Amino acid sequence: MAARSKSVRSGNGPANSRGKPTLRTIADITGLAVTTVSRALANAPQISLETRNRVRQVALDIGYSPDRAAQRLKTGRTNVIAVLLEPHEEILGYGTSVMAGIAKALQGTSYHLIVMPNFLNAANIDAINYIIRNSMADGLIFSRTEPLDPRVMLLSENGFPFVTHGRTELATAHAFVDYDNFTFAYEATRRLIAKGRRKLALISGPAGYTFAGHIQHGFMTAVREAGCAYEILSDIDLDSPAGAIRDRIRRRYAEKDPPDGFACGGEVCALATITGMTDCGLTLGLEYDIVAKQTSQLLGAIQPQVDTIYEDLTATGEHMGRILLRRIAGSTDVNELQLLLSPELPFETQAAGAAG
Amino acid sequence: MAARSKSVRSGNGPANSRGKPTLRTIADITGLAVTTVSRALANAPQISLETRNRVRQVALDIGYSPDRAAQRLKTGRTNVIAVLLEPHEEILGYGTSVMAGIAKALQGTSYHLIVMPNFLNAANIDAINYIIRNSMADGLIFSRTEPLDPRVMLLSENGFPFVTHGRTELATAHAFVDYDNFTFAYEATRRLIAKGRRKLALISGPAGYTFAGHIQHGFMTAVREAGCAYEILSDIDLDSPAGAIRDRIRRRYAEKDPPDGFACGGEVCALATITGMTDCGLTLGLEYDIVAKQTSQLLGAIQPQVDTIYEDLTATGEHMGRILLRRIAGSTDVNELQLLLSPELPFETQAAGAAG
DNA sequence: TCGTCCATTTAAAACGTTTTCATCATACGA
DNA sequence: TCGTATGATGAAAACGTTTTAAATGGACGA
Repeated sequence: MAARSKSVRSGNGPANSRGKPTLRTIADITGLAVTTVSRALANAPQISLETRNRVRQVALDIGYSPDRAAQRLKTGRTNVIAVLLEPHEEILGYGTSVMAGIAKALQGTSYHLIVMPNFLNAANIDAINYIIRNSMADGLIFSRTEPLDPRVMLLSENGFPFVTHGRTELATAHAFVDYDNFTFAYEATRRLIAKGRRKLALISGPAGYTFAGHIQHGFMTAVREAGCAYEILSDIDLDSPAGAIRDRIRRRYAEKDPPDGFACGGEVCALATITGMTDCGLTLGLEYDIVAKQTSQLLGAIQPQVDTIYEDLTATGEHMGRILLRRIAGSTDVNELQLLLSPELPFETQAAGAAG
Repeated sequence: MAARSKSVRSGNGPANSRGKPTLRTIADITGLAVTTVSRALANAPQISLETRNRVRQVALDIGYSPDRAAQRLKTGRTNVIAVLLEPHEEILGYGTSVMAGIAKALQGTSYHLIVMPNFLNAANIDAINYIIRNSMADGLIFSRTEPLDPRVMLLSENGFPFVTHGRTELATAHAFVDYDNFTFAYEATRRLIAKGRRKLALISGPAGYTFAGHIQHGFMTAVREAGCAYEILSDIDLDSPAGAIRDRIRRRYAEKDPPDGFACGGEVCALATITGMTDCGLTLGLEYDIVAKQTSQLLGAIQPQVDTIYEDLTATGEHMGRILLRRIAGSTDVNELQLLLSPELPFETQAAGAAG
């Protein structure tokens, strides 16, 4: 029983086979048991305040930090949040903006952010299966939901905590943060109409995504209310290369009754549209108008003449992070797991208003 | 000694306190020892081929995958690559492009990618200390080196494997991938001169970074060779808000002898410059020219009239990933740890040439 | 027949935690 | 004086691997 007396290891050195101090090191120094040290650091009330303070001090002095692998092995918790990064997020800083927000929410917690990029293989349901099977993370974040998203179904079935950027139309409720794309599109279209435009066109997300449907719905609602001409440029979308959009605009203009107002779901396609129209000798604000969604501050500053409606992706990320932590902590209260963000005015135009 | 005979656990079920199959599960099914199973899965030559195959088959059948935490605890290896993500990377997809490349290099290995965003606190040496102390990763990737980069020094001292995007001027060699910014700037400036421009201006990176020095050096070399007028707009840089650059350009144009050729280190500042010049009633290609570095495909397509030189960030990331793996594997051969990439022509202009 | 060697396989310890269950004073009410 | 509640600490097991050292059992040469 005396096989390991209080300080069998040499002398108080930060000894450990790998060189890092462990609970044992602190235990040896203080003369306490490993158990007690563990509890003291966890701030367990059963340990006397005096002991707790002493242990903390020693831990600080020798630069102790717990071994994540051991904690993880023992508790089964990974302290990791995974975010699925997809190809479209490569453009215009979507991914980094959202991740910045998530990181902000994770700041000060014990959680780390791990990225599972999906740039290569399209079937991202595999990535999710992988994460669940290997218990790679305690929670998951991903974007661009579909109305009947198979990823959401899979995760819900497995009871795996997750938050999506975007809603679904599935029966089982789940945690999400979404931007009110209906209102965005409705408002954008209303602005075009207010500027006197009557032949409106929409460039929106790839069909199949929930948000694209919402945008289309908002556009259609406004257009029908005003009873004006409209068209949906469905052979191009937000993910189309700028060159393709530009060409499409050019071709469209060569046909009869071209649009004089464009609602654009993103900045890139707004810029591409401008370029295409410029090619045709048309001037923004004169012969036509654009209202676009703005997610970066850059292009807003560069092309202030484009009327935009802002979506704050970093804030979105931060909300998703916070909500995921709540979900992991066990909450199932839909009220604190779902969030619909309202469109805001862009930074530059904040107080200017639309002077059509 | 018979405390645990061959199959003490009930019947071949995927039993485990947490529900996941472990080595023990396979051991019970096959009647082998845990040790043997571990070795068989590691493909150890001392285990008979027959046993190896049987074990693999069972592992596959029951969907076994090793517990990373246990492996990590035992071996001390984390199987994690960390990438430091910094504020400037939020713009224009720098971060996601590089990460996509890294992920590509990690594809098929046992390594995962974890992101340590640094959007909040400026002292990113802390993040590195944190990673080392908590042994969060087996290797590290970061960008925007300084000539005497303290991060590089810290990591080198600790013998921690890392790869930088960018060189340093430190005595101790280290792994890096860099873009030949000298040649980029030299070539860009030569192009401006070839277009007949004689009053050249440079907008480059924030002072202090190695790459900014290289760009300036390339610019100066070309400018001195040609003996033409030049200036360095040093109160703005690549990270400046587009609005600030635009204003600066406007102001500069109001003064005497304004530049007629701009070498821009990035697309954003190129666009901002165009906007500023347009404000002054000047037309690109007519009254002035720009040659810029292009890192995304988007703006190249939108503004084809801007002459650009391409830097492939995804390829950079992929190289950094590969090199880091080599470094972790123990290589210290500078030849396979350092890489200098040459400027390439942009996608669109590939065969067109400069028709000034 | 015996010892030796090789090819396989195994037992047990270890990695650094957390947690269950005990231990041990000390103080307290009776 | 005792039994017991209370407050603080400790011993040991467990998480799922990897690894060191040892065991097993034939085959083989002498």
